[in-house]
Amino acid sequence: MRYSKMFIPTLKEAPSDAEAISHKLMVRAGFVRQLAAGLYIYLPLGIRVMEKVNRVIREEMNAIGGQEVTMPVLNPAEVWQQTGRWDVIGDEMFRLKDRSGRDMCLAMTHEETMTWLAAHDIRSYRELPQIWYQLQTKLRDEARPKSGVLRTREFTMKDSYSFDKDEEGLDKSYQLHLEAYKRIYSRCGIRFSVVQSDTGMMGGSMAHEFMAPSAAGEDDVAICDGCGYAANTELALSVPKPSAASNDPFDEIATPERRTIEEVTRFLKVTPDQLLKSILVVTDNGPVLALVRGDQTLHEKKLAKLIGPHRPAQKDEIRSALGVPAGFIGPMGHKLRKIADPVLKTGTYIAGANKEGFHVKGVTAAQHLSDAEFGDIHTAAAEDACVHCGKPLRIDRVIEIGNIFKLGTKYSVPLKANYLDEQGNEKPIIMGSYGIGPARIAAAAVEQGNDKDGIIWPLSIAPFHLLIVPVNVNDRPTMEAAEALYAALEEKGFEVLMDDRDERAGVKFKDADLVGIPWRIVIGEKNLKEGQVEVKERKTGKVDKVKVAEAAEFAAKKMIEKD
RNA sequence: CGGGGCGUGGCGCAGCCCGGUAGCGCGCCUGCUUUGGGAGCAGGAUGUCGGAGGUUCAAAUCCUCUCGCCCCGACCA
Repeated sequence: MRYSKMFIPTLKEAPSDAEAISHKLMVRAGFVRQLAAGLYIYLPLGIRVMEKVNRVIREEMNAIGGQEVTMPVLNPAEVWQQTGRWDVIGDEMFRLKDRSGRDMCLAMTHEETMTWLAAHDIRSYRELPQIWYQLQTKLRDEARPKSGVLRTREFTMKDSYSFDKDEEGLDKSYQLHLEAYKRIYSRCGIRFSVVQSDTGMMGGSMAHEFMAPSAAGEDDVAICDGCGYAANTELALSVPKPSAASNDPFDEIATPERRTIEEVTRFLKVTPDQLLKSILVVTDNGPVLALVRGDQTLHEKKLAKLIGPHRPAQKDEIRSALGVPAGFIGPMGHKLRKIADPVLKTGTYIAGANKEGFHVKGVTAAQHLSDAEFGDIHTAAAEDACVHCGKPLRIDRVIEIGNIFKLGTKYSVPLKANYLDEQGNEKPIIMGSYGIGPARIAAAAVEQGNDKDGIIWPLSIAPFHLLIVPVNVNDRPTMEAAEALYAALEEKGFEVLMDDRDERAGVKFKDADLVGIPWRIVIGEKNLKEGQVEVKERKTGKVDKVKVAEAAEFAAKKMIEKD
């Protein structure tokens, strides 16, 4: 491909509204353009990357017996009503009516339609198992599109669905996907980890997420380097460090105007782990008091699993529920439901006194939390101990690049996706669902592969394998060498871009670094007179001067070696 | 949905507080010079100042409403 024939609008400056590195670079290097919030145009270079990623995904899906199908993006309301999600899902789903007034929606995922298909066309255990997948556009009216291509309202997703006759079959399908996904991310050159995840509203019994470490991520995972335990902090278990010992007898202490953990610790000259933090939340059944240690953070999703949907209480709600202003509330002297983190079972704490301007010390679970329910509600923190091996945990910020769920019969039952078993009994098909966001793979690759000059693509998903830069396109020997190299490398099956623009060398080099093609051959007049060209690796910046005649062979060897 | 910020030429920004001729850098066009890390000089084009209404002799600037975009949080099936 000739650079001059390709639309690659690079920018010297990053758009002012970009925050994430991948967002800035993908815009600057001419891969994408934003049309509106959460809606992106993929430019020629961007498409090449996406297609590379998609090809890897298809190959690995096909390798585990996946069969590609396409599903309508426009869906009738009925299937979604049958599973109940028409009502469960809120504004996140785009809805519309067709000309005759029928309710329709734009599919945000395809459990319903895939299961519909299975319900209609799978009848016997002889037809199982099946793995069907699609690689298509999905639409979600995201509350907050962000970080460039990472969270958009319209995006491509590979989702596959497994259909098995029993749990054992599901285990197998699940495992096949787990392994296929690992291969996909490895082949795409992404650093990632596999973590246990919350099954959330998808239902089901087991779920894992595939996470690529990056500052632009939206999730946190706890990882134990000791035993390999890895989980989303939404459910990660951890053993907090023991708190500082104290044998204070129970007593009231005046803490005028000291409300926050920080104010109280400074005032009393204690550490946060000697405090008991009380957080009032409001549920449909009234207020609930959540208790964690002062150095811990309440995890709302963990709490939600115990008490259902809730939100933090407003200041006036705190006053009406407990009769004191925020900052002095505590676990004692009232009949509110209390959920306490297990770490509080031991130790002696300082807590709010439920009396304005006062705290109490000497609080122990045995004496003061007898009516509390205990449940893990703290957020796993770095340096907490692993529950399995005791080694310290590490917390990584990550981009979710894929997930796998065991769905069970959540969709097959309402949609009547049944089969007849060997005995002629009708049974619901056991399902799994498995998703990958190709754009997130691309963005994660940029997040993980860049320097001050631009993107550094992994060879496997780079828009081109190699860039040829004839420094002076008006010099005949230069161009002859460039054309010969170009032909030779294409002949070997490599994807080559040739910067044939009549631009100054500096401009071409800057663009080359920005766009991030992994290998570059520079043909300059001076070197050429000595019969040499430069082969440069984008990642390391390492330059090899080689003979013109051997350049194609040399570069080819390098690319294969390093892949 | 709650909190915050920003909309001025293609891009990045200044001007707004304190109303009075719309400006800078980059890019773009022409010419000459230059030619291995985003060239120099000279000349040139490009603006309903997001939109609507109001105040005023006069509004990019002040007021009201509205739309869009970004960030933090909530949400993320």
